[in-house]
Amino acid sequence: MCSACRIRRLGVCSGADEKGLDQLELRKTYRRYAPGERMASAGLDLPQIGTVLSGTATLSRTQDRGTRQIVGLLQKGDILGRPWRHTTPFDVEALTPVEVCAFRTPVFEDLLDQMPGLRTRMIEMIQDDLDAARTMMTILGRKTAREKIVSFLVHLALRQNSTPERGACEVDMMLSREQIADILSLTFETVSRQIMDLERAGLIVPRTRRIFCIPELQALIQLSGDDHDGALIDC
Amino acid sequence: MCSACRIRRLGVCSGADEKGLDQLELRKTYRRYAPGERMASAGLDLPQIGTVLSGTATLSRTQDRGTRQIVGLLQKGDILGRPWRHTTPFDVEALTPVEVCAFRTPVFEDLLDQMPGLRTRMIEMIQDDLDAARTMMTILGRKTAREKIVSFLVHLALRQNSTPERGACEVDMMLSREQIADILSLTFETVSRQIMDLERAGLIVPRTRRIFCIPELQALIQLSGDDHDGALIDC
DNA sequence: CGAACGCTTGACACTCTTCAAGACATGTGG
DNA sequence: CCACATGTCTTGAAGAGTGTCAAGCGTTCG
Repeated sequence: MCSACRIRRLGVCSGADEKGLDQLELRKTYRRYAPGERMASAGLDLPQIGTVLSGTATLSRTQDRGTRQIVGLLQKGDILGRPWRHTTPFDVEALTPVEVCAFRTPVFEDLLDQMPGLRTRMIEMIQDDLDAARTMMTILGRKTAREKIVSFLVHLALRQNSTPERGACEVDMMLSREQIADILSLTFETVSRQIMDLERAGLIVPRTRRIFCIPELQALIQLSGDDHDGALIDC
Repeated sequence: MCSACRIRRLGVCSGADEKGLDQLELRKTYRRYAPGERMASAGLDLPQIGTVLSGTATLSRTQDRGTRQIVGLLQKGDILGRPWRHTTPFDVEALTPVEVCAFRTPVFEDLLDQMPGLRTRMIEMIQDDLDAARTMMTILGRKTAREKIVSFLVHLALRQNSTPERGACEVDMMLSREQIADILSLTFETVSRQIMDLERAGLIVPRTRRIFCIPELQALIQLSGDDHDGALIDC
């Protein structure tokens, strides 16, 4: 039941009223993807539009030379697919098991036409993605490796700890060194070195390879290179 | 008269029907900005939404340290401002004299609510901006200075010469070395050096400081670093 | 004519990548 | 349980590509 959906207040569908939800109810299909599974390929047809219910997927493009750039992470509530555009310009790949609530593209376009609230919400979400992408542009082009790693850690910390008190907190990077490198446009060696440096400086304390304690979040923020407004890729 | 507007088929308003145009007609205001004029400031209120009629403006953010990243160019047909978001996260600055057809934000939101076609077009345009921004992410992070400059030239060449024959053509970079540097995340010295190198290699032939002949566009495309799909920032 | 601006060029420093090797953890088959 | 393979991560040394700083040239404009 849509009205009891765990992302009811998060996804596009939060723009739908009760009557609209009934419409969605009738047309939706659930899909599951296994870790590593290709959910869509750059340049190819993508005949569905969906909302991520759980799990994480990457949006990326790989160059001829083999370097990869991750341009977005799809998480709970994020949209996969594009209305009125029948191909997708990026590869989409499941990182963890992913559940998607999907509609065939023409069906979803009809729903958008009929439901003003849905369309409004859609505009808001894409706009936020756009802002996040542009913010990433400023990070990729103008920050040092150190600042990139710190910005990434701060972003995750603020996201994962809803209390923005800037004191001690814990952060789970979730991703491998290589995946972080593909997001921040670095090599995995550089990522590893920067993380080690932060450890040796006592700014982060390892719990596991990917989970860290941050004794003083404020100290990290000051190393991040600018006024941290929190909008990194993911939305 | 909207129906005779020079960007009738280009901007958001191309999503409006004849009756809708009458609505727009009643509410629109024209604004002009001089070169160098600040049209909006990051973090501040932006109580209007408009379409650029002529001229060019930059969308950028400047870091504490003084480095600037241009995240988009606003040209004829592009949208300035954001529905349902009352501040803007980037600075907007007129590069040339700019004319804008503007609406107060709440007014434009009402129009979006009433006109499905307008809303559909809005989604398409923001979506295209998002794709362009993400493509720029792959360029900023993963290309060399040479590839960045070449990609930029190729992009402009394809845009300015509607004939995509890949033979000889001419291209006007319009921007100063410094502005190009701010788009591609380089220094203006590096931009200058790369352009000189391309000249010395005979890949481009200067007509003025900012206008070049390209004897063999195909040759440039092969230096650009990947399959060139043309989507750079600007839309 | 001088000032201001945009552009070119050189020398040098430095960050990050590249290439290479090894440590650590986990899982598999004998 | 061990031997081994595999994937992830750390570390080192060397080198390439850009940034930085500095100087000078050409053009435009007052």
